[in-house]
Amino acid sequence: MKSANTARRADDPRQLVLDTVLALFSERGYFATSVQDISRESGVSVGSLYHHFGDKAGIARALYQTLSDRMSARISWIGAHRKTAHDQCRDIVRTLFDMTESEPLVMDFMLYAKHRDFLPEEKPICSSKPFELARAMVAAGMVSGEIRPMDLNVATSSLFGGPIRIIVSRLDGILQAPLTHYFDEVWDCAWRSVAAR
Amino acid sequence: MKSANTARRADDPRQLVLDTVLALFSERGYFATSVQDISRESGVSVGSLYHHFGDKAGIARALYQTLSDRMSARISWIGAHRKTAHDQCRDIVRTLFDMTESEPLVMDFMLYAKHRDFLPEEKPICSSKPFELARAMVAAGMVSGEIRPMDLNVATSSLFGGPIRIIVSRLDGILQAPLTHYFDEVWDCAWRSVAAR
DNA sequence: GTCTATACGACGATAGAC
DNA sequence: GTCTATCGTCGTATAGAC
Repeated sequence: MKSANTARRADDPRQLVLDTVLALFSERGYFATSVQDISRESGVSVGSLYHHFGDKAGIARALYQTLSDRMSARISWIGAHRKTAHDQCRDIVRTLFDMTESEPLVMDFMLYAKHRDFLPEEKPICSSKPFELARAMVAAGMVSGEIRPMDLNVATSSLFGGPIRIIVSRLDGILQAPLTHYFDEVWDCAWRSVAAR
Repeated sequence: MKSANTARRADDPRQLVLDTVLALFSERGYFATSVQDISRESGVSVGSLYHHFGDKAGIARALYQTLSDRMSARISWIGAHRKTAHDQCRDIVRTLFDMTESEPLVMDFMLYAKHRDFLPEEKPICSSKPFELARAMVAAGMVSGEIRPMDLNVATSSLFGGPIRIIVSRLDGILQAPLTHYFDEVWDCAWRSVAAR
């Protein structure tokens, strides 16, 4: 299964390029990465790049789309397999923490893609599909009485704002320990901020 | 007083440039703004720009430094004039909310400057001077018993993470009402997340 | 300190053979 | 679909007069 997947990635030039640019954009930034750089690092020629993605921004768009879909799928799965808003939101935070440790480049790109001057037309992360899914769970929790009645944006921001800041701190190299080490404390704080009692 | 200040800004080419680039960087982004653009909009010649700031990145650095110092001064003032950690942190959040409404460009630049591919060597916002000052107040609150004992990074992130997410939502145009409308609810959630009881 | 004019390089994008 | 070679543009930065 895994080898099939790996082979598929190596054969598919599109996926090969996306894997490459994720690394390049994360370490140098979008504007410091030239199309020639992408061509050289991925082994795909400039002509093919333009054939597949249209223009340079198209590469960034495709990357964002792919990662956004993956994250949405994970959150949807949690929504379907956990009953209470408490459990759903806790598992979302846990998943975000896990992703930060196993794929820091992905988290970094997702958190900051919209604010990095490229992808001008993309909606900010907080109105993106993954965040919308999470917001819906918070709304349900308010209806069920798990979460105190309040503005939905305030509740969602309060619940996930702390965890997100911790993730950013970890990505910035401020926290030395893996995020699992902080999970219980972080989630306890987050849930207290909105819990009904 | 105000006219003197205004005159001073208009006469001082440095300040004139910084006011101009704040607007340009915010609306088009750093890389989409050329040095020629800055020259034209500010009325300062290209030669003078390089004379004063060394290179293009130097302009962004100077802007960040100025705004960071202003914010640090405000937070220091709060630290000196409020006794409890609760009051200090609440007033910090209130000040951040006020700044977001009165100077949205400044808040936008401060929150995202480090992650916008320019200023590569600058430390991330969470290790910057203003954030350090806030962290120290949280630490004091933990010693005094106002805040539950826990990891300092977790406490600071939990306390300010929610408010910061709300600020970002407002800057992104998701929230229609001014932030003062949300302040009480936001602060209530934030404080509950770390309060001793 | 301020200005204009210009050098120089790099970039995104395309053309066109295979 | 893939590739190489090349074009035209625009950017930063500097030179040098005032």
